[in-house]
Amino acid sequence: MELSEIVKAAFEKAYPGEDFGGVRVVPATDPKFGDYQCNDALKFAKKAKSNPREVGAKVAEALKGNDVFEKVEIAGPGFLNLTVSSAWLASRLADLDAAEKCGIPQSGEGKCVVIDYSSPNAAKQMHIGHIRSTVIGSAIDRIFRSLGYRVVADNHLGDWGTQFGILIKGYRELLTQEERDNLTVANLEKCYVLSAAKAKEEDGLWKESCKQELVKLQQGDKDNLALWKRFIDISIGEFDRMYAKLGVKFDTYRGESYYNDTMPGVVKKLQEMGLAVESEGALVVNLEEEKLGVAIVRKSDGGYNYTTSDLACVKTRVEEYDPERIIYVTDARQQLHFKQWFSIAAKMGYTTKLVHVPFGLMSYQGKAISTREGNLIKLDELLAEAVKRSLAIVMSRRGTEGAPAPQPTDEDVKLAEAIGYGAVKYSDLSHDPITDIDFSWDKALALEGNSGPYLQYAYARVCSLVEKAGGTDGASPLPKDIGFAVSTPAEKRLSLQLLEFPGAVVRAAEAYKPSVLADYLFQTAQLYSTFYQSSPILKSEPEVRASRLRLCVLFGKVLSAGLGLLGIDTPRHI
RNA sequence: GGGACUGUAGCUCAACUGGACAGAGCGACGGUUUCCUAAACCGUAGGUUCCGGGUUCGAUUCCCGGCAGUCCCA
Repeated sequence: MELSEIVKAAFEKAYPGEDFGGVRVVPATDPKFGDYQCNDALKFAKKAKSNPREVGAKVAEALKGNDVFEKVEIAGPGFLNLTVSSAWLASRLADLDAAEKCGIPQSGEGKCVVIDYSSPNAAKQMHIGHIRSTVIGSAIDRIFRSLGYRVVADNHLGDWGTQFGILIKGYRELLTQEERDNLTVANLEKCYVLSAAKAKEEDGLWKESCKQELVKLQQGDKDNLALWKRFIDISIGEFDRMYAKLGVKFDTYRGESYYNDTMPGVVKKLQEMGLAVESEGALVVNLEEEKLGVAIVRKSDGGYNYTTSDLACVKTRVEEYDPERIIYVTDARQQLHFKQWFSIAAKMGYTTKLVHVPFGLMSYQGKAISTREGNLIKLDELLAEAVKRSLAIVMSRRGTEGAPAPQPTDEDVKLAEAIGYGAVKYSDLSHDPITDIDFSWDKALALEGNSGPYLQYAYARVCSLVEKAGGTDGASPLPKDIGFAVSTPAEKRLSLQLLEFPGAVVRAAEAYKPSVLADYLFQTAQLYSTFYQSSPILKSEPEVRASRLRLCVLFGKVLSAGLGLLGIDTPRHI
């Protein structure tokens, strides 16, 4: 039985007939208060027409004889401080150890969730500004999967729009034959920049010509369509190269173009429902009543915009997957846009829960990241630097003093990749998504302190310990019947913390914040390091040794599961 | 002009949704390797939680009013 249920029962026993719906038992804020605390005596004091300490005393009385608690105290204004018995703790640790998926509740079983993230624009290279949606989205994706949800990860590429007129015109007239034959995203990017510059010329000829190419594309011209398809394929190939490095996988790559045919029907429906009305040649939905302004669903030139394509997209997803919710991971600038079309979708009768997870803007040296500012650091470049820095440390640890530096092996490079990429991902995932980030190399590539490598290092030490004890592959060498016997304060703190893992995963999912999990893992690793430093393990007496080793194995299991949910690799040797 | 988000140690951030003395990392200073991986550990210094009210037994957290920064919309 959960602790909160036990304490709730005690409340009910002390005050029969009262409703104590929300009794919560939480980890103690300070070890000196015990292991857990319940603050609800303070809340229910009024209801019970009594003072909090008296309520606490009656509940404590009702808890007497319960073998879960070794000690129940009332402190301060009426806090209930609970100390659990070592037998209870040992059995809970054994439960966690035996549990599937480290005890993560399968609350999403039978439900589907669509997660829309990363979504870069085609024909452009990914840069540091793309890290956030990709890494945060991917972590939310993994977290929901771990809860048993069926997740459809969709990459809503920017693969349609005016830029393709500019690109097609530029491709035909500004690239060399060689560049056309060996088309890369870098070439496309260059082609776009050159063509867009020419489109700004005074006579407007180039611009007009770009527009015509776009119209031809939209009308299904065979040549332009083939070119467009080629641009998209090359772009996706390049994106996949980045995703492979980051360990990100999508189920579908449905860009904006996928919804072209659905949009007219959506607009028609909006008109039929009386939601969309003509205004200055455009078709708009008035949302003034909700103080959301006006949303354009068809421009005066007949073109559609994001609101329309998002509505078409939600229609398709609902019909195809019938998801319980759809999660959009995009930057915070789009908050108004999402509020607008969520509201329209609700009016159209969609009941699927639509969730916008906004993240803060990334800047560099205080300026927005853009081609114009010339501060666009490519994702590839960042990842290469991450590997370079980690490799330098890996190699410095390999070498013996005075000896010439050894050449890195393939293994060394793989390790440096795991560490470097882990550092990049963790530096983003460890903050609340909403905070703005001013990019700096040192912050993004932190290898010490509260960083990815700190956690990976803790894991490698556990593995090494287990191996020395005779285990393999991070699995315990111990027979299952050796129990947990928690004795020292450091062991106890770590043990209590490990029991919180499933709760941390649930909290991270409910808040759509991987940072909640990252924070939990860091705290856990800190407690482990303290324990590890202060308590001999392999050299202890057999019984203590076995119990401590078992705790280490459990920690390793939790840590690697948690890092896995963040998309961070856990090498066994560092 | 309207709106959203943010404001916590020198810097970067936490604080489990209202709990006890606001915690970490980095940086600074000092200590710990014949001992299970020092990418580690221990200690010291560092705070008017932007300001002012309000609600509450209790506010970094909720409400109102300011101020500052970032961003959206017009």
